[in-house]
Amino acid sequence: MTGTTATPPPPRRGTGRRPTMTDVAREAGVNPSTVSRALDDRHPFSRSDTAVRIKQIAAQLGYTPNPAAANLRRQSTRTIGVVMSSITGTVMAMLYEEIAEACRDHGLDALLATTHDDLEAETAVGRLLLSRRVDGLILATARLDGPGGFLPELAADGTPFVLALRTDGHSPAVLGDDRLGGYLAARHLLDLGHRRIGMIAGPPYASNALGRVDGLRQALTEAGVEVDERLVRPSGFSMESGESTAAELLALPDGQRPTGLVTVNDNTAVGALAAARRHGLAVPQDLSVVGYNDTPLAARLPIPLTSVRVPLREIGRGAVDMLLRIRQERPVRSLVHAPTLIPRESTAPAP
Amino acid sequence: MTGTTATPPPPRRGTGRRPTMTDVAREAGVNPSTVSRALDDRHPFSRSDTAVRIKQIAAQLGYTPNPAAANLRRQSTRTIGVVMSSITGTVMAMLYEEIAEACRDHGLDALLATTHDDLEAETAVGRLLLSRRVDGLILATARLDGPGGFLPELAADGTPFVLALRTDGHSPAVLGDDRLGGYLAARHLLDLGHRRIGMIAGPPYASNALGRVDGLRQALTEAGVEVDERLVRPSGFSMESGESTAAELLALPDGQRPTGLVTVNDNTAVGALAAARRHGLAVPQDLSVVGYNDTPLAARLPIPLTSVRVPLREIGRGAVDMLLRIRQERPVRSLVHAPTLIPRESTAPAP
DNA sequence: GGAAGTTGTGCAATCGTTTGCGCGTTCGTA
DNA sequence: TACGAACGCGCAAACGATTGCACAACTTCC
Repeated sequence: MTGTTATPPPPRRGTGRRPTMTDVAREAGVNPSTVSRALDDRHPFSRSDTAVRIKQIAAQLGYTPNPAAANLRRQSTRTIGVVMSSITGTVMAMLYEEIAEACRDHGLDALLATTHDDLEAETAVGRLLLSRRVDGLILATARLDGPGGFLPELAADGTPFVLALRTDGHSPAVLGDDRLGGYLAARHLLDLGHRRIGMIAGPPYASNALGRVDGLRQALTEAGVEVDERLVRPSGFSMESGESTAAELLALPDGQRPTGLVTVNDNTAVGALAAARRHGLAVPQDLSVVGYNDTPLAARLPIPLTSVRVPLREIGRGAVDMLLRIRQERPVRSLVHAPTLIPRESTAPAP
Repeated sequence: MTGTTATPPPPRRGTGRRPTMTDVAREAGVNPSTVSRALDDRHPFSRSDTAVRIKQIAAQLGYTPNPAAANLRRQSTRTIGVVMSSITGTVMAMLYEEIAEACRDHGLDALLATTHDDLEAETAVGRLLLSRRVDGLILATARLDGPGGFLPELAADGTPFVLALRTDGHSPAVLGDDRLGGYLAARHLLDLGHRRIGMIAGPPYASNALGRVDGLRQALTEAGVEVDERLVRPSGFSMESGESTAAELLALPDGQRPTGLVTVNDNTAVGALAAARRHGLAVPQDLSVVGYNDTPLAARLPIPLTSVRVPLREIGRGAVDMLLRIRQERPVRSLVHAPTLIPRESTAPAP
């Protein structure tokens, strides 16, 4: 949660009912409606003399508006729902924090729901959020496969929503430039002289994974290196998946084994590091690895990881802004934010 | 967010106003109050024939209760506030997910607020949560220092709350048995023949850090090893802090340098691993390291990390249960859950 | 000096539930 | 058979804010 700062008011302690707007009104000798207007900063009247007097009385009474009453009357909760597969991954956690902070700046609350990568749960938690009457949704769980799913339902009843980090190919979205990121990663390895470059490519339903692969392809092609399809392996997003996928790549016979590895995220990179060690390969001497997301962990690994940094802050804030525009029925266009490559010690010239 | 599953209802798409209870009542030819009772599962009437008919009509209308109206009338939001320093750390993220899931099982929502370790922010976000009229608070940010802070304020106006993971020494809390955890970690190293055992001890205001240190002390003392106070160094919880603190310890002259290191969490353990590498020390040959929390990362590090697993699930659920009991004014006692040590490759017999 | 705004405030309806009270039925039991 | 308990359901009053309408008092401008 976030929402507009309610910092000052707590002299009210102990006993008794919470003061209501009517209490403040009585104390100030005005009508409750006047109090309401005095407390509403969008209202010009809220700058008048009476208004500041009312605010002062409200403060010393420890008055705090009852959101339920306001929501009911106003027919809006000033809350947006956030759907993520899990908050346990650092990237999602960071994105969530950015979203939450952006919300607070706009006087909104953020309500989080997780799907644990379950497609059905996606619809379920989405509806759950809607049943809480959120004013809009930010989804970081979009998939490219199938037209089904929850988004059409959303679109159908006109609920404002925006996708973050991943797109379905249609809906308004705020994304990282994954193609560019993949390009930068591959380019970095090419510049270091690598020619057999493998990729732990992530799942095919995730647009961000696909974009990164595309970028890699483009970089290789541009450099006149033919893409060896056996070296581009689908995977999940987890460390386990990274480890097993990397293990497959590293098990290739000597001349075919990649000397450089681009991974779909830092998690799988960590898995790859473990696989390399298991195979008796030294990083970066025998194998270069570049991660993605530049998680705080990347810089602190025993072998600090070269990684592509994604501007999560911009993406989070962008998503909230876009949602607000949509709610006001202003036109929007999907946004793409450029990542940067952070070179560290996990990459070195090709052996 | 979580809360009771609203899975079934979505035939309502497109145009028009959302149906209200009154709509359902009209359709069913009954009074709205009857609908309310029919839909309330705690009410015995909700099992009657009319009730199931009403539910059916509600479902086919796509009716969904308006929480604002219900909250207003009921004077409770069925929402609990969760205060954490940040959701970016894996431990907090996992704890949050457990709390959220436990909430859902009880038909509650969880509203998250983060303090970023800022003492003032703690009060601010706490009040913010209260201004949202949450029914209670779970705080994972408790400190031992000073009687000030937010908790007395909470206690004073009778808001139900429980601490998780850390205690202030007084309030109802659900904790891990940190003393035992520290004991197990130290004991493990002692069993491997280590005698010069250092600790990256975490901050002095955090009860969990302190408990772990105590446990270490107890294990050493029991084993007849005198505690070398220079080897027990306060630190933060971050990788950076772990790295710099470990660096200090490893810079000690040869005979004084610890051969085993207990860390306050996996983060600082990762930092220590980096420091070891920088010092040219091999883990576990020259230095054994045991982490704490058994983050998913621990098992997947290039050198899999021996770590103390904390039952976060039990702690999360326990905290929610306890909060519920408090809200019902039933007596509660603080709870402590035992951790277990997971040995991996970062620990080996003393050199 | 009067018409046309502007500003400040009150009145009352409204948002959609929940729930105490009460009345008419039905049922079990003496 | 009759009497009290239990049940099913309607009525209407909350819960605490927001907001359209109205109107008085004051400006402003010609």
